[in-house]
Amino acid sequence: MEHDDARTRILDAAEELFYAQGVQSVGMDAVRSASGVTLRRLYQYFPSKDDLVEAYLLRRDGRWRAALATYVAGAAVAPKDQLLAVFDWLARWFAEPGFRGCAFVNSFGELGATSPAVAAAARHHKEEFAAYLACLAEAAGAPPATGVHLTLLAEGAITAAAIHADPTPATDAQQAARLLLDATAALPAALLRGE
Amino acid sequence: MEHDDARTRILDAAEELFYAQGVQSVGMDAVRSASGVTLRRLYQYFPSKDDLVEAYLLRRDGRWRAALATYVAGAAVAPKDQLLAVFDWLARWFAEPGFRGCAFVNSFGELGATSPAVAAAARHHKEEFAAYLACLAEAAGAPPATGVHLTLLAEGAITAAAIHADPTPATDAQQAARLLLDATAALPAALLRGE
DNA sequence: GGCGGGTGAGAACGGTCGTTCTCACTTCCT
DNA sequence: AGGAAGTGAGAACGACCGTTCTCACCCGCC
Repeated sequence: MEHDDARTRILDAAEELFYAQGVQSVGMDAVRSASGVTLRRLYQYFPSKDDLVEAYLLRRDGRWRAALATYVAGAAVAPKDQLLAVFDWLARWFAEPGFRGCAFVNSFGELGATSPAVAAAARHHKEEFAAYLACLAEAAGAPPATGVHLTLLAEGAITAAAIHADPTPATDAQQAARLLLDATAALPAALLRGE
Repeated sequence: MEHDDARTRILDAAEELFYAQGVQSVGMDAVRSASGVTLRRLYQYFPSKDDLVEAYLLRRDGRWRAALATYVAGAAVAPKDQLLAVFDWLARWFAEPGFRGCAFVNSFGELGATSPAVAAAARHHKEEFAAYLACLAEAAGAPPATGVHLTLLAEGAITAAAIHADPTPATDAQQAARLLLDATAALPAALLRGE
């Protein structure tokens, strides 16, 4: 399968470059030389840069969410602990060398106004992430709003960690998540619906 | 003072274009024609595009934080209510036409890896915002961690509202903030330090 | 053995962008 | 009145980027 091999090498190079430097700062020629593929082949697999960007985002979305789910599933069995494990995973991610925030938020800021495909990819990624947390929250017996709250905390932690180049927002968010989980567990559900 | 007038017109045009379309998507010529100024004058006030971008971010930072502080100061007197009013202000901001998320997060994603000035501006903006919330939290008698938690909620709400083009994250975040404020008010402070 | 179709390497093209230059014109000082 | 200095409008320049084209080369098939 050298067909898929070249495609993978292209996407690997594109992902590394696009994520590290931003999409618009990376030319197709940089992707070509980083992937060791000829320019003709590059355009054979991805007829335009937009196609490459979209494929980059799509693949990263799947990989990112799979890595999170795998970690969480292996870290805890109680749903509440799984919710907290999400923030452990974030902490590890933030500490990785080259961490530069959420690729989808970055791409959205760069191209969201111009490219509907990028905007849709970002929206889809965030929707899936929110749905995952909502699912964990439901399994934990927490009210649906709690899933939303934890999603916002995680989102904020990602942005804060990126801009400050510091992984501590993950533990801050986890602390807040713990408080929210305890608070909503102790509170009557009606209080969350009304106001 | 037509000196400052031209400068203001340039910055107004730059802010509108940069925020709406992203920095790299907007050429100096677009700023020129939108501001009605000649290209020579443009480069007279801002010797390079980097200078213009930096001035855009600096001015927006001041204006944004001043608008927030003004609203909050006028909306409530009790510090706890002021903390909650922050999210009311966010809701209004999110609902404005043309809202496209945080200019600093967007610029950071686009240029943070390339331009130290942009990265520093984003960091400064977020630090000041966090300091403001920390100040309100302290005035409300909440533990310092609560300021951090609310900052993360606000940050997450901004990103979520931008990507989903929907202002409801502001009320979601406000609901979570209310829970956190109530929870930490009822809890012994030692529990927040320990774990 | 020759030949057509695909491949590699890179030059070439059209467009854009940041920045500077030209040049005619005005204005203001002496 | 005359010239120096600055201005407006836009052309020009050099670099880059996305995309396509050229051309020599190689492979499998009649």
